[in-house]
Amino acid sequence: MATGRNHRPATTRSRGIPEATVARLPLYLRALTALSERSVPTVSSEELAAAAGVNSAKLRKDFSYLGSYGTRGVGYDVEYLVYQISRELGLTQDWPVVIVGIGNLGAALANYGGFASRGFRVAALIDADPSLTGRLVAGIEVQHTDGLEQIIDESGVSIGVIATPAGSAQQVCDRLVAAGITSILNFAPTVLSVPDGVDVRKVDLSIELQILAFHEQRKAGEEAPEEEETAPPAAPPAAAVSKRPEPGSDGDRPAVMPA
Amino acid sequence: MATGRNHRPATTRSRGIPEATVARLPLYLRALTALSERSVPTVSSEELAAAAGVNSAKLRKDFSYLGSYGTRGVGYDVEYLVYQISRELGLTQDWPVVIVGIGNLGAALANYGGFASRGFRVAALIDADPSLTGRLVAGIEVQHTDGLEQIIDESGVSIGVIATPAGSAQQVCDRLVAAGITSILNFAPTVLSVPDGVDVRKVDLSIELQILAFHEQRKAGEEAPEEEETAPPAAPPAAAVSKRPEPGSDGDRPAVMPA
DNA sequence: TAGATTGTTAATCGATTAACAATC
DNA sequence: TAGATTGTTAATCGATTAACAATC
Repeated sequence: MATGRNHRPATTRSRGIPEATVARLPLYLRALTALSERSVPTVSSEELAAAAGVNSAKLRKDFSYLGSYGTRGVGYDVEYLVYQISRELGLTQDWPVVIVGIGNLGAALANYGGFASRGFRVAALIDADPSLTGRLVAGIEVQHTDGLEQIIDESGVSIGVIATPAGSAQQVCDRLVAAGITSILNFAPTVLSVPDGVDVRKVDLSIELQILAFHEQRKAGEEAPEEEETAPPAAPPAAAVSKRPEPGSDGDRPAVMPA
Repeated sequence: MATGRNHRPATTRSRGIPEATVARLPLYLRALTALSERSVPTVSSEELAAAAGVNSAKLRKDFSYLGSYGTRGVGYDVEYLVYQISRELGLTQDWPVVIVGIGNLGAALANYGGFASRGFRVAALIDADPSLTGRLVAGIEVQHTDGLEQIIDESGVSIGVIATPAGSAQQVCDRLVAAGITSILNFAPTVLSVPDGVDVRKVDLSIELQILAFHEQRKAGEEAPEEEETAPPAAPPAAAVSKRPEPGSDGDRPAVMPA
């Protein structure tokens, strides 16, 4: 079906919200919450877009997927929009979350205030290290991995956070999924494979830094006439040598990584 | 200068690599490093794509922006490609990093192994809390914010990590930028404003969870015929009431957030 | 040579944005 | 009514992907 509803365009209403839009809704919500706390009654797309750091046309387009929640000539009612976005994101209900891997990072996550603030609640902490079992982190008792399935079952969580080392992440993931978890936030630097129907989002510090390094390098090389590498690389491997189609390109194309 | 090189298609070489491609290079690099550790000599786009969790056509297209580093009928030389991607990302050099805000998260980041592993080095830890000054975290002495400018100057860092509370993030950011930092990784849940030429990437746990919640909610409502909210919302604000153009749509459009 | 696999083309899809009619 | 601002259109841009000629 193409449309299906006659009022609000239904296709774009109860489904079909673009991922890019979904990813921005939390940003809008945060800006709106700040306005709400300052008791600002209404806000224009221009103002809100500035606060969220996006283009105002983009914001209006994003909101158009949710419905017509603004008033022409006036703007958006802050409280009303906070509720609508919260509802769209599923934040009007409580989301119990389990954190697996209570190392430095896991503990930091458990203590993170923003966790609890918006409908998320740390329901359980799990770690494979027996010496951690029973210890309190953020006021919650750490439980041993052995009981993972039962813990998930009893606490009714559907969102799992993986903060284990990379080596155990897939195994933990498999167990979480088998136990009924359908959304995973992965902090371990691994690609997780999951069955259809399970959502995985990843947060990867190392990747973010590498992306920054890429741009940083570009900045540094922008003015400098030449951006030659300092350490001269070793000899290229056979396969690499064999494909040098164009002449005069040897100077700046080192071959193999020093280490 | 715009291009400046004459061999490899210069436009796509020293600039013009799409952001989406740049963001995937670290992923490829990680998969390649794993292969390298297993002493695998060559890999096909199909195999590597599977390991990185992407489409093989996409991978080949990505690599085509870097140059012709493969061999038709054979595949890619693992070591050679590791080096080329490392070089492209700027990882053949060392990137000193300063972390500001040594709370739970900052400490976790300082201790994070993946940090050091790929060319990044924690050069300094900074916190505003005087009681932390001089304390060792991950073997590095925490220094007080007062000396921020001098610390940056002396350590020559160009990448800053902000792990402070949201309230101080912009101020810290401003000081980092003024001190010469041009790349920032922001863990504080705020939109940072920076001058042109400064790159900001953000990692936001709360946003990731909200995106998961959105999809989780959709899954839950998929089978159920109606996905009505449990708590009936209070009366809508005036502005909201005024815009209900279409009839028969009241049922599924509650009005105002309870809290 | 025959088989394999890259690098590239071109079609498709999704996201962004300016512009403006609708309308408060 | 006049001014302001939304919601939507349409143009543009960038990213993805299948397909295949080039070529090892």
